[in-house]
Formats: sequence, C-alpha cells, structure tokens
Amino acid sequence: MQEYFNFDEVEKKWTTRWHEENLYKTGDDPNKENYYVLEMFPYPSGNLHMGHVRVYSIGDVIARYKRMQGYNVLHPMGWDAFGLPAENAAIKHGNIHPQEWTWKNIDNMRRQLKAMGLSYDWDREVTTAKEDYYRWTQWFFVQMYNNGMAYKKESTVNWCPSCDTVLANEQVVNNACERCDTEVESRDLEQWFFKITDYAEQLLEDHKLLDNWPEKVKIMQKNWIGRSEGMRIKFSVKGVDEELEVFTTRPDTLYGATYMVLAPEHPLVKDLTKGTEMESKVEEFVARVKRQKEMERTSAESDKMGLFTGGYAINPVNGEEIPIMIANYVLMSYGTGAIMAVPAHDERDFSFARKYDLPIKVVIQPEAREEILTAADMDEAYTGNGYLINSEEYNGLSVTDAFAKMGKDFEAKGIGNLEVNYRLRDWLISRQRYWGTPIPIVYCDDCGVQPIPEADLPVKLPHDVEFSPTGESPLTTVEEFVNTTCPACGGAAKRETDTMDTFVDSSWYFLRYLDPHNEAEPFAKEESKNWFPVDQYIGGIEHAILHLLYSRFFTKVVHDMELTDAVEPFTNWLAQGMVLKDGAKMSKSKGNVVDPEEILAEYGADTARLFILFASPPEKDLEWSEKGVEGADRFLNRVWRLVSDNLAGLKKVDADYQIDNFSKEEKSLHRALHVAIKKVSEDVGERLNFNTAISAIMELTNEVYSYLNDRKSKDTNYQLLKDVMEKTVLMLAPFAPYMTEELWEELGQEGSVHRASWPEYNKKALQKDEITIVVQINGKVRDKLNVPAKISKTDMEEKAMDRERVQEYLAGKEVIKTIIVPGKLVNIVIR
RNA sequence: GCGAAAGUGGCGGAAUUGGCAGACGCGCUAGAUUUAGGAUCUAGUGGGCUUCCCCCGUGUGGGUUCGAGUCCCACCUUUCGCACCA
Repeated sequence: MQEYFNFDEVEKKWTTRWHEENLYKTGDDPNKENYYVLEMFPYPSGNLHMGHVRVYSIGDVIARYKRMQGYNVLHPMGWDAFGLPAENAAIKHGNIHPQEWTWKNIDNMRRQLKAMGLSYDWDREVTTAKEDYYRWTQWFFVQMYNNGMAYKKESTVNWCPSCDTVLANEQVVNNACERCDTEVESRDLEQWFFKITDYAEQLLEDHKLLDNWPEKVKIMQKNWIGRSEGMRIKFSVKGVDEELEVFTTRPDTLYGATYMVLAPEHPLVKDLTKGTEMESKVEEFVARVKRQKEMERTSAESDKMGLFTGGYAINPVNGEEIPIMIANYVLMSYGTGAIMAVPAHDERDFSFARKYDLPIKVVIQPEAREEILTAADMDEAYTGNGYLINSEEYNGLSVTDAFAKMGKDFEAKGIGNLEVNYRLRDWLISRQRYWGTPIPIVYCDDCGVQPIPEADLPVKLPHDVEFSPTGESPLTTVEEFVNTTCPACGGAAKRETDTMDTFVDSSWYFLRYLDPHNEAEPFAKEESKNWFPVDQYIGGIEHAILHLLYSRFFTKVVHDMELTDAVEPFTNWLAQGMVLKDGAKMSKSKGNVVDPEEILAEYGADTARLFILFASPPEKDLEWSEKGVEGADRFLNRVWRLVSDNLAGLKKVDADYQIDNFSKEEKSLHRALHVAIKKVSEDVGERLNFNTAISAIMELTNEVYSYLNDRKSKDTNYQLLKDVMEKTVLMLAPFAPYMTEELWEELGQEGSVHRASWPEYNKKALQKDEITIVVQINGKVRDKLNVPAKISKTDMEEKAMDRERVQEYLAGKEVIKTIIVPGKLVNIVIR
C-alpha cells in the first residue's frame, strides 16, 4: 500500500470500475424507499466554476448518504442548453454554430463533472436543446394553448436593446436586463404569454407546504406576487356616459377622496378631453410621460407630475364632484389604471395634492390624538389606524370595522365589489432569438392561429440560419421554416418564428429525469408517483423568483392536467451561498477566479470537495482559501496513514470485540467513535451542516492518533482500531468518494463502500462512567470536579460544597440558594 | 423609507434546548525527526495581569435571570430583498 494518498492513480482506477459496474444507476429495489435529490442543472458555458463545484458537492454528499442509508436514490444531471450565450459566441467567433458550441461545452463540462467523482446516473442525462426534450416542451405549450393557459396578446413589454429580444417582467431587475444589465425599453408588441396569474393565489397559498424553504425566498416570492385585498369602486363621470372604475385597498376612506387620477394611457383620457380646450395639453403630457423612462416613472423618489383633464367624477356615497387628473404615478398595468386619491391618508396622494394644491379631507382620526386632525396641521399623510370622521353613518367606526361594513353596504348598493388584486403579471415567453425552442404555432389566413398537432411535433429548429440579431426572430428569414401548411385546412400557412424563453425549458426538466427515454409522453405518471416531488433541491438564491416561481407554476399546470399528483416540485430547498475570493464574488473582471480544473489537477477531487464543504455551512457564503485546501488535503492523508501505517495489524483481525474488559483508553476511543457517528449522522442527515460533520470526523481521527501515541510501548487493540477505521471510512465516503473506496478495499472489504450501509451508533457506548461537572459561585466557574455519571442531585451539591476551593469562597458568606443542573453544574449563590 | 438576515480570536468558523465561549481547520510559536528544506509527529496559541490566581471578553448601551453569544428593549454597522402596485 502507498504511504500517501496518490489521488491521480486512485481516481483513475475507480472511475473505470464505477463506470463498468454502473455503480450509480438509479436504484429500483422495491423494498427500499425512494429519494430524489437534485441540483440546479447548469447552463453549458464551457467550464465549471467554483459555484458549480460547491452546489454539486453538496448534492453528491446527500445522494451518497441517502444511498448508504438504504434508499433508492435518483440523482440525475443535465443541461440547460438553449440560450443566448451560444448565439453570442457564434456571432463573435463567426465560424461556430450555436449547436456545435453548446455540444462541445457539454462534452467538456460532463468530463469535468465526472472528474469530480459525482454520483450521477448518466443514463438519465437530459439536454433541453435536443429534439427529444424540446419536443415535449412544445407538447406542453400546445396543451397549455388548448386549455387557455398560453395566449397571445398585444401589450407594452420590456425590450432589451442589447439582447434584441423581449423579456419577462421577472427578467427585469432595476429596470435593467437581468442577463446583460442593459437598461430595458418599452415596446408595444404582440407576444405569447403563460397565464401564471391564474395561479397567483395558489402560488402564495402553497408556501405553507414548503416548510423547509428559506423564509427569505418565500417573502421574495410573496412580494413579487403582491396580493392586496380591496374594492373595485365605480364612479360615474359628469357629462360622460361612462363609468370610471378604481381599485382601492382603503374603501373606508372613500369619503376622503378629493380627486381622481387616471394613468396617462387610460382609455377614458381621450373621451374626457376630446374637443375640449384641455385636449392638446393632455396629449402633450401623455407624450411626455411616455418618453419618461419606466425607472423614473415608478421610483418612489421621483417627482410626481400631473394635469387636470377638465372632467369630474361623482363620489357614489355623497354625490360630491371631484376633479379627474392624469398623473405619471398611476400605472395602467396595475388594478384598473385609475385611482381615487385620498391625500389625507395616502402618502403618494398627499405629496401630489400638496404639489398641485388639491384639497385634503381628513376622514380617519387617530385614536391617540386628543384634538381633531385637520389638513392644515398635517405634514404627511396619516396611514395608521383610528376611527372614521366626516363619513356620515360610518363615523366612529374603526378602520377595520368600517372596511367590513362599507364593503358589505357598497356591494349591496352596487357601488363596488370586494376584489383581490395581484402585482404578478402573466409570463411573457416569446423571444426574438434563434437558439431556443420554436413555438409550435402556425398562422393560417383562413383558420387563424393553429397549434401543431401532437403527431407533428417536434417543430424542428432549423440548422442553417443567419442568426445575427435584428430585433426580429432570425427564423423569419428561413423560408422553408416559415412557409408551411395549416394543420386544420391544409392550406398555405406561416409558422410562428419566435422561440421560447429558456426558463420554459428549465421549468419542467426535473420531471423529464423521471422518465427521460419515454417517446410516448413527457413522463409516465407512474414514475411521478415513484419519485416526484424532488425531496431535496439545491441551488443558488438568484433564482428565488425566476426559475423557482416558474417551476412551481409549471408543476401546478401539470398537476391540473392530471399528469402528476404533486402540487409543488421541490419539498425542500437548500439555497447555497456564493464562493468568494478576497471577500468578493469570483469574476473575470475582478481577476479573482480560481479555476476548479487546476484545483482538481493539483489536489484531486476528494480534497477539493472536502474543503468546499468544510469551509462554511452550505447556505452561507464561502471564502476560498488555498491554505484551507491544503488543510483538507492534510486531513485526508492523516486518515490514509492511519490505515497504511497499521495495515499489517489490521489485516490480521476482524472488527469484532467485547468492550467489557477494555482499558480506559480503549473505552474512551470506543466512545469517541460512537459520539462521532451520532454527530455525523445528524449533521449530514438532518441539519445539512457538512462543515461540522467533517470536523466531527477530524476529532475522531485526532482521538485515534492520541490513542496510538499513548500506547506506543503497549499492545494496540487492532480489533477496535479496525472497527474505528472502517466506520471512519464509511462516514467519510460521501465526502471523499475516491480515497474511501480505495481504503475500503485495503481494509479487506468486498464491494463498493458506496453500496455499504451507513454506520449506526450505540446509545450505550455514548455513556460515560465519570463526568466532569462545573461548580459556579454566583454564576462564575470556580471549580470543576469529576463525579460518577449516575450521581444524584444531593450528592452533586454535597461534593461541590466539600471542595476546598469552594469553601474558600464561602467563608464568611451566606448561601442564599443553590441551583443544580443534573450532570452539568452546581451554582452556589452567596451574599 | 420598509422588510429580512447577520455582526464571536490574526483568519474560516463552532457552541443544536438559557448552563465550562472559541470545537474543528488555517495561521503562528516552540520542540522532536531530518545533512538541510519540505513532509510528519508532540506541545502551546482570545486579551490583560502582580502568571496557574484573578480580571476582562461574542457590534454598542440597557434589561430579564442564580446564570445570556443565545431571551427582551433601544441603537450602530454590513449584506440582501422591496421600494409610487393604489
């Protein structure tokens, strides 16, 4: 046996054997429970980065641990292979096709993942850009078109001028493109949408089922969905035969409405101003607001701009005539695009009213205030609780009671309806780019919009395309693609040329893994019963809204299509932290990138994995440290040497012994073993705290070293040592799969360590004969003493009191009381 | 502005239920081994001090408690999310 761990040799040896034995094939033992662990699949950029190393190391430890625990484990890997960088690379380099670029990257990254020793079932590899996958993405689209979940409409959408395509709302961050950070523009276009808003309530409601999701992420999604309860109230408009509807969360302040505001895009604006002296002014104003960037318009700090339209609305409760304004701070995309303004009790309305000198009428009186609140002494809106004033029969009611009573009354009188509104918009899925799933729709002059029949799927993405971005989909230039026949009438028709957002591809890949070779359906329902939902999902928090919300939506759609019983895709989600170097995220521009390939070449996969799991708990950010990597390497070699140095002795015996006549040192080592098993099992299995699990194994290893050092001249108990080493190797196996496999073989074991059972601890072995208790005087530790483990409370107190040191402290003082925590401490309170 | 999380040695971090703060690792110091270096092993390593005794110590200030890193209140700093959504 080598004296040190030669990772290169060992990795080569076991990579081959594992492949030959198909060791990580998904289990199908009917006597075992199933467990599905999944990490977010990568975009094939070409090379792994440290973030990948971290997330896949975490997933692999869980997969390996669960296998050893006796589960059938589904642990698959694939490629989020459609997307812009492939096209951009093609444009930049001129001579490489996006497909070729992608396939090449996948090959390289697959090689890198394999080098990391990850236990994937590669037979289930899924690639979203392959026909056998996107065919089913299209199939889902057609199903969704047929049940009304996919539809086309013209609206104002976000356009990224750098990516030359529209974006979904979720892909716009601070008014900039989530991918390239370019400021987005608004365009009015006809686009395809998924009706995610139909599921707004359920997406919120079902957060309840996601106990083990980070609270933060649920809050982010909740904010994004933006549910608010309120009322839709109808105002009549003076002199115009039309009603003006507003949405408000404060119907209780209706008596305080002193003006109305329409979004500049509101259709009523034209009706109100047509032919009036205001017409040209209003038109000018609308044009000005439209020129304003979305950012300026929707930022809380920016100035509110408004203009009187000349029209008046009638307050339905008291008949008051109130002026109708238009203003930039009211958005057409939320609610009805119009509001009733209650400046006394809404901050935005207040600042607008002050700026344009509009009346302010107080209708809520703060409970705590003695004198009556008036508009004159307000310098900000009062939005808190209180009771109603200036509101006729509702005077004196609390805000909550008024809301309830007015809601009921207004509904009865036909003034308004209780309504729930959401900030969430439908998901815009069309993209004007080449490298994506074609939308399976044709347009026929006679039959209109026609989905492609199932039998004709996939609509293949043509290969030879001039894909330089022009703002229109590159597919429009491919005549063989565009010109087709109508599936309904057989006449000439044209294909949809937009492709789908790649987030569509990744919204259901976790379902395809269940049954990746199924040619008849996206997956068999039976397989979803076996494996779905994912028991443990792992990935970056940057997808808190995007991918995770879309996947939840998709799962609910698939559920309602009766293809699965599950309503949520990911039972547990671990959001892993970033990998930092010098306190900052690794990036090319900062020049602080550490290439995983170099680390693997220098230290091997086991060391790289061990370090990245040891340096920090998985959900926190991790500071990369070359010294830390060396430390991990040192530890693995310490374990290796324990086996190699004692191999002769270990080979002679079995791990079989009676503890009854163990020496003190042997007992202590035996106990340390079982303490470690308990700790590691809990940390890996329940807490997912791999850093402390590894430190527990290190402590055990340190115990073995001190045991061997203490006994230099005496006999080593090889039976015990063998047991300790076997179990150390088992516990280390999920972290360092190569080295442990080699040691397992050296220890004379048959079969793979990764098919062996996880060790169990013995409760009895954890017990101590003698324990150390602490004696405190007034809460300060003053003495420690060793006592039998089974000592009674009174004996504890007695022994503590007997101590010389304690007596010194007690001299001349009065003992007020003593607190005794069994097995831990005695605290003597003196005065 | 609102919301959430965090703040512990020189560094990464541990302390799971209110009970010995600093496990484990890095770094550092000393010793052993070695021709030397590296590697390895052993011991030490929060600060102070009248040095084996005591005092101080988990962002700051207060509080609850026999006892607080942990609970409560106020504040500071950092990170993240939201930010005219009616």
